[in-house]
Amino acid sequence: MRISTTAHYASRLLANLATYDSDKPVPAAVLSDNTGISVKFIEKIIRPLKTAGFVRSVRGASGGHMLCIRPEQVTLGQVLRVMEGGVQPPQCCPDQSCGEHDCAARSAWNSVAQALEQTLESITLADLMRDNLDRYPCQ
Amino acid sequence: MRISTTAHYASRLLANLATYDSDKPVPAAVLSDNTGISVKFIEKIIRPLKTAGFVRSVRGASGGHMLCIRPEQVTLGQVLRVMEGGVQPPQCCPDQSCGEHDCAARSAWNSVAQALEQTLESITLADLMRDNLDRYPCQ
DNA sequence: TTTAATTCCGATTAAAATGATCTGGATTGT
DNA sequence: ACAATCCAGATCATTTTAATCGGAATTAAA
Repeated sequence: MRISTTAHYASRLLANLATYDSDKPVPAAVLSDNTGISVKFIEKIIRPLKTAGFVRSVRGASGGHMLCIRPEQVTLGQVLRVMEGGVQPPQCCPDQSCGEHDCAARSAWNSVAQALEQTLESITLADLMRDNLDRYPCQ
Repeated sequence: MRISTTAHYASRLLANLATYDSDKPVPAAVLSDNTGISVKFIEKIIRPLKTAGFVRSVRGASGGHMLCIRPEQVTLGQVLRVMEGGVQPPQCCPDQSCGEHDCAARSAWNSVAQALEQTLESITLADLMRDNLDRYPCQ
């Protein structure tokens, strides 16, 4: 079972963006240099983050992206919901036949999902920024 | 982000198997009837469970599968490790460049993985068996 | 001893999710 | 006007996941 990578990308991006002034647009090219993620891919993953209101962008020459929330206020859970609609527990039965019942298997896996969400809710962007970005470029 | 479905299948299978005498082989066809999972697919997902020592099988006519551990002794975490090698946190950097550093982003995601594993460790097969199987066939 | 029931195993296929790029349009400071 | 930049949708490529297939090996029972 893998922990989401797109949410991971998004959080790295946001954390990197957070190291800049929030009123001076940072071009995607710069974020790309910092993170190693291609400009095109950054453009893609930044879309939902804009829709969610985490990022604001200005177009045209000397445009770019700005974080418009404080890092301590964004949790990994929020990022994950924005990027992939949160944590999806498995369908219990192949044919959905258990949806109506009080099925122990289903509720067990639901509680796993819930616990995971809770953990994700306890970590903010600020937690991802503790290191020096020059020395530890992977944020 | 999706919660593992193969581990879910495996746990359903084991929980169903646990409702039978552990010294009388249950054919895959019966498990298939109970769970709605095809015989062939059951054969496949039961392989690693045998290797792990959770299940024992006898071949030939009137053969089948038997659970050879007690349901309270098998956690979802164990099942998941057997089926897919546990919880994999995301690679921090695309080029692995952060593997050596003390990277906050990496350790944050590692702690998510760890918390998830801990939750999985707290749920056993027995927890998946609380309901009546006739009324709630999806286990 | 034949037959039918069954597990076993590797290969293969099918479907879905993920990761990433492409192409071109729209906007805007210089 | 021009160059820098974001924007949006389509497309491609890769990997993962889900599931099936075909046939060999085993064994109880007829």
